[in-house]
Amino acid sequence: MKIATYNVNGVNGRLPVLLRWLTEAQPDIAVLQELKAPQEKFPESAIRELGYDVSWHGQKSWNGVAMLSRIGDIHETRRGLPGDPDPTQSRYIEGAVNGILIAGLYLPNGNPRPGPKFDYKLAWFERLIEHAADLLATGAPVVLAGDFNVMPTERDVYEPERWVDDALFAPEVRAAYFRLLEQGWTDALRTVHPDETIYTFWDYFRNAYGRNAGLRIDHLLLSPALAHRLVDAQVDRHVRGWEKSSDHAPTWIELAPAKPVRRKRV
DNA sequence: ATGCCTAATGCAATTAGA
Repeated sequence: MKIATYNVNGVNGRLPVLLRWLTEAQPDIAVLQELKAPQEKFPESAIRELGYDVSWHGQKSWNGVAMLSRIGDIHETRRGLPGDPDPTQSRYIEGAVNGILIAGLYLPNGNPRPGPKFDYKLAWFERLIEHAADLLATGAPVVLAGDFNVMPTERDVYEPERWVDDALFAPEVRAAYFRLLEQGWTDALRTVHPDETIYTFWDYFRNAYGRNAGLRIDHLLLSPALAHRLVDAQVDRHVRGWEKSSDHAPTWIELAPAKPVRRKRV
């Protein structure tokens, strides 16, 4: 089962790129961020035509998250984090698909730091950590996937020294990320590629993609009930080179099929 | 410290992204 996350940076402006990638990559489940479209302007029919069920939470101009599935209907379990300090921002969608609980999230950018946006980022992160603990406590197979706007380590930044005061790399943000991981989540990309330089984002400035001046900020975290099924994790970095591309690249994992449930012999 | 680029809004220039 292939599960992907992709910050599309405008679902309508990037629709040809999104449809091309879906057709090529064939993810079973995908979460999208930065739709930048109000609820009624989401390209529902174009996505359904590719065989996907879809659920989304739009917002005018900014944010917006969606979930796609071609392996069964999405049973949405929530939109918005419990206790979100600003529930007008569409940043979280969660649903059950084919026996797995998927959370699609778009953590606030938080710049400039310090400031109210940075405070919001930290507050949102704390709400996510609390909710993630509740999800783990259920023992269910869960994937937390999305644009976390955090580079966890120096290996995840092309020039770490330039980013130390930035909201994506600040010590307190990285600490929050590791507090989340320490609950028992597995960072899928880093687990499959422990020593590689892997980026998921290259900004539009200064030919960042051409120079491979990137960041690893899109993550897929697996609950213990899923971690043993991880067989691959990759970034479709070539998509970043397409005409009219997002500044992020699609990032995905492959999970082995669940073992059949053993029944006790009577 | 800011621009470099890009989208949305809405029709010029601002806000936001990271």
